[in-house]
Amino acid sequence: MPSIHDVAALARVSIKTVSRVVNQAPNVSEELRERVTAAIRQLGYRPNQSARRLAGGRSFMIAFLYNNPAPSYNGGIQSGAANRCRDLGYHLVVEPMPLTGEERFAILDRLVAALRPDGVFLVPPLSDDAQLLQRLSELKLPCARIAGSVMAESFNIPTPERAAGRMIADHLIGLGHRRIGVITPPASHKAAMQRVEGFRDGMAAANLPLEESLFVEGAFDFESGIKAGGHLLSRGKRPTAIFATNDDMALGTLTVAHRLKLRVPEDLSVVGFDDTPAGLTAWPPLTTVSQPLEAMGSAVIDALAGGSADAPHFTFRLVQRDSSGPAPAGA
Amino acid sequence: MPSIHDVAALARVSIKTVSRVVNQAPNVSEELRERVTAAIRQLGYRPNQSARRLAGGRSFMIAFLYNNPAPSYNGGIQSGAANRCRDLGYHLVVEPMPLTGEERFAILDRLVAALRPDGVFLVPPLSDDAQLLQRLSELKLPCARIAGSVMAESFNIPTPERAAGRMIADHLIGLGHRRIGVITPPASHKAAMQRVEGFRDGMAAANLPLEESLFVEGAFDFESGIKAGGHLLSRGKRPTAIFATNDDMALGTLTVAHRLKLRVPEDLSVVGFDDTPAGLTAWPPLTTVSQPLEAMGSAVIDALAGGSADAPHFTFRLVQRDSSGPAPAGA
DNA sequence: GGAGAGTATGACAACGTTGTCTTGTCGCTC
DNA sequence: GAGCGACAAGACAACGTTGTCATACTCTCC
Repeated sequence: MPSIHDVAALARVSIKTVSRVVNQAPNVSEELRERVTAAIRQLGYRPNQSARRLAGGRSFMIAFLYNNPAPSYNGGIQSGAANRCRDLGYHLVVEPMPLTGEERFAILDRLVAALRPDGVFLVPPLSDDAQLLQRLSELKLPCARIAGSVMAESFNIPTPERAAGRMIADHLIGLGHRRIGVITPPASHKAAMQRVEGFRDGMAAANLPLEESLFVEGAFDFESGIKAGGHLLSRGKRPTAIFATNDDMALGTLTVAHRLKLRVPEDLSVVGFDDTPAGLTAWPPLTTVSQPLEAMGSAVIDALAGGSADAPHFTFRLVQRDSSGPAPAGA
Repeated sequence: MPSIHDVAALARVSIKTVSRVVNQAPNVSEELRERVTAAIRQLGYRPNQSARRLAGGRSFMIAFLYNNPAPSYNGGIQSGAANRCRDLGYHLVVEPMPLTGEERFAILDRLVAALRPDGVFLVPPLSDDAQLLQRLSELKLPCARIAGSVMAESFNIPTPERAAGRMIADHLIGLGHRRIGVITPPASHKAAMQRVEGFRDGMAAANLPLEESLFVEGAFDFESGIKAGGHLLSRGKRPTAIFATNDDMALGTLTVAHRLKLRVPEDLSVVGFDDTPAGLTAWPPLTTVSQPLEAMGSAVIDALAGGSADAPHFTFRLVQRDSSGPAPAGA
């Protein structure tokens, strides 16, 4: 592995000049810059990050803190982030985190002490963990997160959850549905709760009544979708459509519908949220909301590394598939 | 952030002694060891990895090279690996990789030059990329992979793919199936191809004929499952069961069955492979094979970091759900 | 009781960068 | 043409560890 000294020797300059060229620092004559660039190319020189970190203070590492439940969601964001890191000369270190417990802090401390990452990236539901955010701010670590709702000093990339909820309401109302069940997120998931708000907006805009008994809380997993869906569908007067605030719960609802021999979408429309692979491969394919995950991951890295302060704007897209259709005539 | 000097000062020893204690090196008296340990605890000292790397030669970083397609598979392995890294004081740096193209090498070179990882971890289908393995060995990087079939110097953790294929054959034969369609992996995916071999073993053991026209190649994705499944089910005499070599293709088959109004499992049994979340939430829930992903990820890290040379043994488990059942009587 | 073989400890120089400071060398102004 | 400011380039000391070597002390054995 060639070092900066080799480059300096080959280009007949000091190591400091090489450093300047590498870091695109000012005050280097055109001539030397070219000589150095040529030497770098010839030797295939790459700066050693460890040395850089040690001397400089920047580590060119960004920590990605996540919690397991939704691999496709995390995976999409992670890929976007990792690719952007590559462009910017950073690297992404992943760290799975429990949602609760003192252990979180120990993990975080160890990570920070060892790596001194330049930034920390939180994905939901971690992005709503007030204690963790608190600790992060104590450690004075730049931190960016997606869809966080908790107030914090850290940079937060907002997502149009509410608008998307509204979009779903409009979609279902447009199909003639009037009585729509909603499976809400667990109360702790603030960002997703906005989806419900948006849905309420849509109902209000269409002057439709909001029956509170049609709102059932779920836990964001398949099982709770079965339970909540079962609850909604066993009512005397059952809804003609159900909006589940994530795909897993929507799939649970679909399963209940199958068990009850309800036809989807003829008897019941089901809409999810997240556009997971499972929604695409379900029967019938699930109508859902798709998020630009890779772009979101990429934007967070920009915020952390590039320091572009203005929050980007994302649009969520309604993906109409076969699980939603016109409301049954009799309803 | 306390440094090794602070600890040394507090414990009234040299920095070298602190270093020895931290690295569990021999030749430290019990008394000093305790004094140092106490000082470390009191100050909350953690060694700085960048400095360690620079001086030592080890980076305490392991690179995780992956390719996107199956987020739940990668996610499971990644979590297992990251958690084990944490135990061992390592960190996992993720790097998404294209499957083909010169770009791969550029990415790899950059990663290696910048980080000098102590090891590289490849998951399938990257673990079958002969060129990449070649480059890795040129760079003299310890490299471990899961389910690789290509010969290479690198350490390979074998998986009981073949036994699992056999398990599926036995399961279906036990249910009375005689004519079983198989959707095979793309030829390049060597490890998964073993599943087909195992399946053949089972058929042979039961003295059942192998109709080659019942073997159709898929591309490991949902679409190709639809295509291959459709092909198998449009035959005059259609199979009573289909074994798809991964879940995505099995779900495609399920979709075709739904479209053709075939009842699953009454008219057709479908079995997948991988135990993805989508298989669990499908209708009917998919019979499939589950792999201990986290344990596999963890084992690879052990091989890379701990240097435990003997390959661990994993067992794949048949997860019987509702998509497979007794063969129809008339068949 | 003196040689030789451990064991415990520390001094000091790497490791490969970047930050700070110094030294030149221009070109401009009055 | 003296004085000043801007720019170009380099010398040198960090940064926080680990490796190597030197030193001092403690056994053991004949």
